[in-house]
Amino acid sequence: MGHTCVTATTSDEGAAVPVTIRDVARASGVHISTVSRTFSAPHLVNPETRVRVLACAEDLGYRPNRAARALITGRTHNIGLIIADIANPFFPPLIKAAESQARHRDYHVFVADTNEDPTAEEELVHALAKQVDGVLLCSPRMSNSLIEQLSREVPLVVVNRQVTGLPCVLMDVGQGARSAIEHLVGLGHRSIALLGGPRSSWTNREMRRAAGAAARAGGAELTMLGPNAPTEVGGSAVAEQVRRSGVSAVLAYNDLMAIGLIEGLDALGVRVPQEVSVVGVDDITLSRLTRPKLTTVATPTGAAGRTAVDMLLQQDIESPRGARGSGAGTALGVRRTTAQVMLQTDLVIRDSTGPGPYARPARPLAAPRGPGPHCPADPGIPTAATGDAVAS
Amino acid sequence: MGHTCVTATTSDEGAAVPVTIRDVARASGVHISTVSRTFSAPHLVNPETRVRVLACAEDLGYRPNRAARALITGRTHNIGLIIADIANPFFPPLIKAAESQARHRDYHVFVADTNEDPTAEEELVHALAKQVDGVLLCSPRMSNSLIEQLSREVPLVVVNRQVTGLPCVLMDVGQGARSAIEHLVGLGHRSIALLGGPRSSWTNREMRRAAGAAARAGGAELTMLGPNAPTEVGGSAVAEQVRRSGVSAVLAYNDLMAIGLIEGLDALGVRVPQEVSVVGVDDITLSRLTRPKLTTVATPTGAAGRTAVDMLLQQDIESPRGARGSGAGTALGVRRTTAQVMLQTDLVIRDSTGPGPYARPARPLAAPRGPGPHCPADPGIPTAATGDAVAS
DNA sequence: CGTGATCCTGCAAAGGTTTGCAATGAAGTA
DNA sequence: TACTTCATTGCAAACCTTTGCAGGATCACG
Repeated sequence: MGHTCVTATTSDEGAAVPVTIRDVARASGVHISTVSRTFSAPHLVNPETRVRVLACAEDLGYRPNRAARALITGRTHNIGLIIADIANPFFPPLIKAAESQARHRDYHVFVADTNEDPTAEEELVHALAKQVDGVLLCSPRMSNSLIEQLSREVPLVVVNRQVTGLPCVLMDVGQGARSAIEHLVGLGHRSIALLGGPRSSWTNREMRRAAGAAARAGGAELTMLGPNAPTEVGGSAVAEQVRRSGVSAVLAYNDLMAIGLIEGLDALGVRVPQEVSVVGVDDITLSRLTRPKLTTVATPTGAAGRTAVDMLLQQDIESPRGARGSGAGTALGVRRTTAQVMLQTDLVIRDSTGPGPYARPARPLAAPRGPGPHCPADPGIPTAATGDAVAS
Repeated sequence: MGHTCVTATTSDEGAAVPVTIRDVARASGVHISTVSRTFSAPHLVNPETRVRVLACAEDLGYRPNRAARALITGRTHNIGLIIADIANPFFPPLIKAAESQARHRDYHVFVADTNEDPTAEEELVHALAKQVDGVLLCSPRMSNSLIEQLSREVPLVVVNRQVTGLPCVLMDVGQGARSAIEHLVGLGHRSIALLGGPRSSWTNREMRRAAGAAARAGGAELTMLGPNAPTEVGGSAVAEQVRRSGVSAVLAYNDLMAIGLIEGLDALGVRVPQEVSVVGVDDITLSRLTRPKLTTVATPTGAAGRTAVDMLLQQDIESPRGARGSGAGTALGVRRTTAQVMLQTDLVIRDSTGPGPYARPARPLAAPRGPGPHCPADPGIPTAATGDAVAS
């Protein structure tokens, strides 16, 4: 497979000499419990002793074994983050926000990718269950009932999915879809397609619902296309279908699909936005880099990550699992407050949407920007003057 | 922060009833050791007993506590994957490949992001050390000596960095940079800039070295610009500097910077590739989506992920850490074979490079591209006829 | 001097699992 | 029948840490 082995040596490396609390105790002449307290409850140990112990620990390179600690405290100070597809640029900002928020609270985040596979999702929750204090489930693809069931195994916070009885962080894609449709209708489009995403996606259902209602209200016809893979290839694959359908505008499940679709249409010789307008969802960085720049519904991914971590930790603190009392907890039931947070979305108008067949004719040359509210304008940097000026 | 609290209820949820090996033992009327063996050494237990135990386990919803198991076996069946920046599209393919490879071997992967911060890197290795069997360090930003030191705490495999004595997976960016420079020189460029990445990046040093040599060999002048942040903003930030420097071609540290640079040049009214040619490194998906499509050095990210996991697991199997013998291992030293693998890179020529000031005049319309050996080829869509036709 | 109170420290159990060793019983061999 | 072998299971220690409890020392106060 095109690789060349440059070197291959066998060396005597100092093995990982695992230094435990016992070694430190021996070295500093105190009992192991004192060493333990030096780290987990310093105020309980004599300052002199403390410095001695710390010195020895430093000397020996001792580091508390978090796994062993977790075994008895029931808290690992880790949180799991399960993601449908790391390659989707929608997620990295969420991941980073979650990580930074977690770090502030002295938690570490373990990310895992499921490849949009519900089975992998379930398996990962199980694998993570005992190694983390809670799991953030982002855009899950499994069923609500399975999620509820898993939530009895490990505290869960769900992102981009509404599960009653569980803490959820939602983005108002309904509102977003509505704005998008209204925007398109306002531009004079009356025949619009909705490019659906994965069938099991909550976001997908919400968008269909809201977009349908908005189209009806605006007197436009909405064609549902899908389900499709929420990727560029998923988008470009339906280009032909879009063209045949004769719609003048498309709202895609996400930016990746929108971009793929534009590519596909381009390949078919269909120009965007002159012949077909395209709107995405997410506002990933990429949507500002493609040509035409993508009109899209911006979702607050960073805020979602932060909020989710907060909700998880809050819930966690209230109910420390695996308490010392051991077996006593039989079906005791823990009071758990579950909140659902809805984050706002915003329509960002760029260059992939333009006037449709029913646009009111432009006034000769009054407004610097024709009839259609927006012409490519191509705000390489400044932009600003974009989103307003909608006619009709 | 623009969010609306939709619901907030307090409910009685069945708490996580932790069912242990003991519960299963009680239920099936055998000793816990038999239950343990049922899972970890099935051939040692009577088939009849086995099915009974399994039935009870299934019934109670028992799952082995991996943390506890790890405590005694010394193997967690997890591997850690430390990444400089998840938002860089270079990494997801690597992550996915590593995950899939690990899954085949019954391992799980925990990904962590360091935000290009060496301190975070070190801290993460420590945090992961006892919870994983080994760590993949991707594009590390810390010093070699620190890496060596950390490798005594937990088995390490380093990607995109050469550390003597440690297993490394490298990509031949030297060869890649050479090809890129040769390509540019062949196109008639004599004044080329190298857009450097992070100072502490091995890749960065390799590129400088190889590009410098290739430029000298080709009679071109190479200007070093940087270090810069390996991101789009890092790229667009130096656009002005590039213009002032008067070079006719640029080799960027990675695709993200190349794309940012093109954006920045575009904003300054400098056209690519007509006035300046740009080459990136990585061949991320995005490089096929921007206009012009990016000429770039493709790196085998998937192969790197797979190889790294293989190397780690192989090394791990040879030397199971924390063996039962406890204290006996004092400075015993474990024979550890360390190989270094070099993966090939490939220059992919697209539309962001074109003839330079010293190009041999194109024959009227014979070859689609001037002097350069390669024509767009461009598997993407048509478009093809883009970058050429430049006179002079 | 007696009585608490306060600080510090040690003891030992606990957490869930694995595993070397020994015990049991049955089957096979001489 | 006596002895060996084998399969199956139980026992208990070990992994590393935390933590309730109790003991010892010191000190202040009455």
